[in-house]
Amino acid sequence: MTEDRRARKKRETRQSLRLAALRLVDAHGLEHVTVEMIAESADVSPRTFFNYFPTKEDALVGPGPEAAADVARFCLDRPDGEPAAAVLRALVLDRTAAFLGHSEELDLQKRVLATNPGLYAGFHAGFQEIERALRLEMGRRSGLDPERDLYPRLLAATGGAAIRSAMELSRAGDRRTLSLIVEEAFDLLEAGLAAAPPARRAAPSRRRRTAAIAKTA
Amino acid sequence: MTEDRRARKKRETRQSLRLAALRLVDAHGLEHVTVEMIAESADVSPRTFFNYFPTKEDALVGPGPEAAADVARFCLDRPDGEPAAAVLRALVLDRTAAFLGHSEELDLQKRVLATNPGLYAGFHAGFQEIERALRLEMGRRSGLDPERDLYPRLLAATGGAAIRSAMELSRAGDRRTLSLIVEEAFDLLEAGLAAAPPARRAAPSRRRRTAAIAKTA
DNA sequence: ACGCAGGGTTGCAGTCCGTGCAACTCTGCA
DNA sequence: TGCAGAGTTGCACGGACTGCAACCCTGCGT
Repeated sequence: MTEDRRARKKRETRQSLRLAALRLVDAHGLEHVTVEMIAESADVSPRTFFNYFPTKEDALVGPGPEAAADVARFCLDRPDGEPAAAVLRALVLDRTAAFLGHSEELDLQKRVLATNPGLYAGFHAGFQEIERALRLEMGRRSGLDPERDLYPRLLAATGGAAIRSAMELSRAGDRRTLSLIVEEAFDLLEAGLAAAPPARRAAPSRRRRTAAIAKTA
Repeated sequence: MTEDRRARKKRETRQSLRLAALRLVDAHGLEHVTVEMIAESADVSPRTFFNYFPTKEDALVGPGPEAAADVARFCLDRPDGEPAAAVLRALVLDRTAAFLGHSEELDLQKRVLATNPGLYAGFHAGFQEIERALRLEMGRRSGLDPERDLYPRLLAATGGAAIRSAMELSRAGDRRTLSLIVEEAFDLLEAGLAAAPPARRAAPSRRRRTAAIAKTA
């Protein structure tokens, strides 16, 4: 009984509210959708909405309650000796792939985000909660203190930066798949920040390089 | 006449509001300060407050209107051949040092941030606007397209991640100066993400290392 | 000196968000 | 069958934020 009736109902209501919010905003635009409408459409009282989400935006782009736990679980499942940076790469790729999937919720969320860039702030803010779980794991893997050492923190934050950059680039018109872009990002990060990829017009270097596929004339 | 009477008054009012907001929040706590009080204390109407800041939080932690321009200027002043990553490092250090300075505004802001961690979200959100300016410069320096290439984006985002990590670590109790922590962050980033510093108990490696100063037993 | 134009400020009225509280209902259990 | 605790709801309230229209004031041309 991992989930009794109560818990199930709660989860359903939450999901119901989230979907209602996404559908309405997708249809009418963020500013024309009120919490009242969302609650109405999910068939609960407006007051109840706030028992589930602290703000309207959270219903749209907040991390699910499982997010942090998912991350932790993923890390735990990785081979024991694997270094922190490798786990991070795998994790980010995994999350990215998940985001690339299809479902009504995901598709709506992508459209809503695209239509309403202002929501990206809240979306990324949600990462922070996840970064905390991540930081702990990065500490464990690297034998450092997740609280007092810089490296685990920096790894976690950099993971977020990589995702963000990849998503923005994708939004800016890069037609490659998100996963590919993320791979490039990690190639760059692992090569070291100072190692710039060759400039646009330069001949491709002799190393295999996921990067720098010209898509301009 | 880079600044006529009108412009000066406007700047003054803005600053006045910001200071009033910081002082009041520092004294009474974020939740007990209303826009009305802030306006009152700055001697303008509440309505006017919103002509200057879109939200209460913006008055406290929003980036000044000069921020992006400052960043651009700093980059322009750097020697011409200097690679993007080096400029980034210098820039971040410079901003950090600026943040470390003293003035009523800065001190209040630091205290207010410390007392009220919820504001960090908005504070970091302000970076995004700055990252845009930064991205352009990073593109120029690396001969890449700031819009279509990943590297400039990643650099800019990573700069933000470095600052954030450093600030969090400092907040978590690291007694070193912020600038020092930032240096360590860039050392790590330039060495490449995969190059983990030695674990806690290992003997210090033979390289000079800004990092890993144990402060636990 | 006068008046005009445009930018800045204000008050007003209104909408919606978000919260504390107390009453109610429902579920699971003894 | 009754009880305890979790979840839901209504109510009332304070405060954020916005659009609008009127006002004021500064700089400028005549």
